[in-house]
Amino acid sequence: MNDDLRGAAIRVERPAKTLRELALDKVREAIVNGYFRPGDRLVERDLCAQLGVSRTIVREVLRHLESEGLVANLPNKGPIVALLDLGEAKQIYEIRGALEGMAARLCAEQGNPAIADALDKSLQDIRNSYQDKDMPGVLAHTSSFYQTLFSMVDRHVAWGVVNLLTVRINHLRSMTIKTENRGVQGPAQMARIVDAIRRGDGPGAYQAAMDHVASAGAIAEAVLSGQQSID
Amino acid sequence: MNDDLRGAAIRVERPAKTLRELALDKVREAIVNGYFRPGDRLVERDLCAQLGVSRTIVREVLRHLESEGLVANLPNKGPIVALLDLGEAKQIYEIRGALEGMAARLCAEQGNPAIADALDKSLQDIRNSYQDKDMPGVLAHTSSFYQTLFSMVDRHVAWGVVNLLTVRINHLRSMTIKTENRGVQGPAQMARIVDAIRRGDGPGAYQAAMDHVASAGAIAEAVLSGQQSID
DNA sequence: ATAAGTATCTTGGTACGCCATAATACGGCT
DNA sequence: AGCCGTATTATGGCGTACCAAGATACTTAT
Repeated sequence: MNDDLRGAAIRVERPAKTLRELALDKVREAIVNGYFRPGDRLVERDLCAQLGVSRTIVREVLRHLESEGLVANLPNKGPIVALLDLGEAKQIYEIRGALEGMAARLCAEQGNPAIADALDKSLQDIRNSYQDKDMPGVLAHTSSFYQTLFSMVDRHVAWGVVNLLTVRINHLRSMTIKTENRGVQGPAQMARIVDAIRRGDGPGAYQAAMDHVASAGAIAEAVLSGQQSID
Repeated sequence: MNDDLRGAAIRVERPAKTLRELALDKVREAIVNGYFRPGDRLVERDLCAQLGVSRTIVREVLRHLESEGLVANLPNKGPIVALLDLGEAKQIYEIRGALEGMAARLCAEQGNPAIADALDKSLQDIRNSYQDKDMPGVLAHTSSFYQTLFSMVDRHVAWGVVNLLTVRINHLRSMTIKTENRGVQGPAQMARIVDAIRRGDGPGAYQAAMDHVASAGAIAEAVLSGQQSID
């Protein structure tokens, strides 16, 4: 295994990114950070022009995003940015609660102090970003917090699921974290998770993770139902 | 709303299936039931010939399956049927346990007798299929059992996740159900789920669902690690 | 003013061609 | 005989052009 790591360290980091992957990331990012709004039509040829790639690529990208749930395809009308309804958002928060709770419990049961330390580090990054009012930073570090949670117990499949679901509610996330008090309450709740993990308290970690997602979900629900009249 | 339903009832059920969707289903099915084996190369131009569609379609299909995790893309070599390693399979069973447990708990808390009745119906179908040694039927009705579990509490997102993960372990499923005793033990465990739901026992339903998946996972693990030397 | 017909937009789908790269086969050189 | 460099092949990545059909917007004729 040491050999493996050494081999991996030496391996040349070639870009290897195919044009399609580049385009995929671009479009996904454009949707996630609101350049394309929910309901917007995604006209293939327009995207070709904007991305500077051929229709072949654009079509593959749209299919991919469709299967991720970020794009919906209206029959005979074409792809649009998927609309997020309240019920679906609540379900996504619920699933995240179940999986993040599971990961937190496993972390606690692992009994490895390095886990809590790594999480604390991410948590501090989050606090700093809040202080700097760097909202993209908050999101990125929150993501990294949870990635740590999953990867420390080798649950990359669950992490993949959470990640997949999370992009679909990304614009909600960016609204919840701007909520009054969230800059204090959020990190505090995450600290509870870390504490429980450090104590080796599995059920406590599970509950703390569930609570954190639940409160984020509640804020999102308020935001979304308040906004519904606007859309 | 009554008007809506009436309108929907009248609506002509057109096939509407696009060629791409047809091809997608065909290839997915071919992978799932073993026509293409894990590790097999999926040569685009060959698939074109076999499916009778253009390369554009084939590529879109491959991308879609790639994002489903059924197909892996080796850089500079092309797509192959994804290999399933033991760790990943265990993670998938674990996630299913968490989500199916959640759904079972929600069903129990719903307190609607119709739920248990519908589940019993699926369960009886499973028993019959076992008796007829109709293994594809067992799989189909098991799937329908769980679909009921999720749809009765309107958790179609979670159902989608479970479904997505399940196709990746489909060949494992078809091996576990053939295991000695599984024809008795499996339905018995599922009956425990239904009973707990009928009693309105949320935690009991959760635990019963977890147990069922866990035992399926254990069998799969045995099968997979025994088989590893063969592959 | 309205209904019918028409043009346009856009996707679904096909065919073909080009290039880059990896693997393999081949042929010449020592 | 064995090795090395080159030609060929297989295949994916990507682009372009084209057609059919459904949806929509627009005109026009009555």
